[in-house]
Amino acid sequence: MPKQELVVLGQTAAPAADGCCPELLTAPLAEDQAAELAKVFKALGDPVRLRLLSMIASGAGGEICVCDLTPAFDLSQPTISHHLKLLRQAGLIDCERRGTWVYYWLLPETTDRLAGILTRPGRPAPAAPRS
Amino acid sequence: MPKQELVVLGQTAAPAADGCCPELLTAPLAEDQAAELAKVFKALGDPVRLRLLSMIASGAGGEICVCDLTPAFDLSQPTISHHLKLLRQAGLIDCERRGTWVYYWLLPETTDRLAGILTRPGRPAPAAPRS
DNA sequence: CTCCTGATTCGAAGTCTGTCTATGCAACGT
DNA sequence: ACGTTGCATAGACAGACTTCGAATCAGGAG
Repeated sequence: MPKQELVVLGQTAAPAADGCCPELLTAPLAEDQAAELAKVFKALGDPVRLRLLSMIASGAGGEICVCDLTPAFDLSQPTISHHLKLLRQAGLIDCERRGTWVYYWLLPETTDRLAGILTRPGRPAPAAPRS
Repeated sequence: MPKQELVVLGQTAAPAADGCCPELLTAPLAEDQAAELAKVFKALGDPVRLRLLSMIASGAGGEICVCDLTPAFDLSQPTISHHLKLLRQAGLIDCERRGTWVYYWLLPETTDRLAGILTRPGRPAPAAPRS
């Protein structure tokens, strides 16, 4: 059921491809790059999705079952499923069915990418949250 | 005309205040923190606003005049003004009137904050775009 | 095979967003 | 004082987003 991500941000591991890392803070963003980036940020622009992503990223073993996600919200199960789908289409998470349950995990390449885009060149390292 | 930011993210320079840095990737996000974070990400979730922010951040002298921003888009001047207002309310930029023209500049604390939130603890430093 | 549970998909309210035109306000020049 | 230019605000409207209940699909158990 995965295999439908939008493959945004061109996260193809190539160190410096052609249309490589969009530069948000140092050069004017091209129109198409802005459109792709906006999809990811829009996916993060909802409190429910942020909490979902947070729960997924901090889940034991790096993954979590939908059945553990749903009861944490005052929302119907289809609504949670919808938000998970949007996060998946943004390339932020992926999932796999294992028997009865579906497990989700974070795709760190995308968050790393965003962090890099939001980092000013002069900066040594943005203070990661103290674990 | 500034002075109406939402003061999101509690960017009060305190190194480790009480509800300090929300941990997106290492611990489940609290509801109110998720709501505040979502406002900022939502402001970034539009291609026009991303390009505006990019142009502002990369402007000569760290600032740029609205009159240089508006003609770069196929949008009406009030629409640009509207997007700038949203970016301002998200705490991403600020502005000042100097004579006839209004100048905007980036508030790096907010983007730094977001970069930190999106950075995994194990990570040394997200690759900042090569200047 | 049939039933039950977990999860996604579908269709339909209700609300929010992005955009426009029209208007208002501030600063400058004549 | 008056008109012009630059920018912000107000109101209106189409399209998108969020949410729900109902229906559907996938696995496991009896």
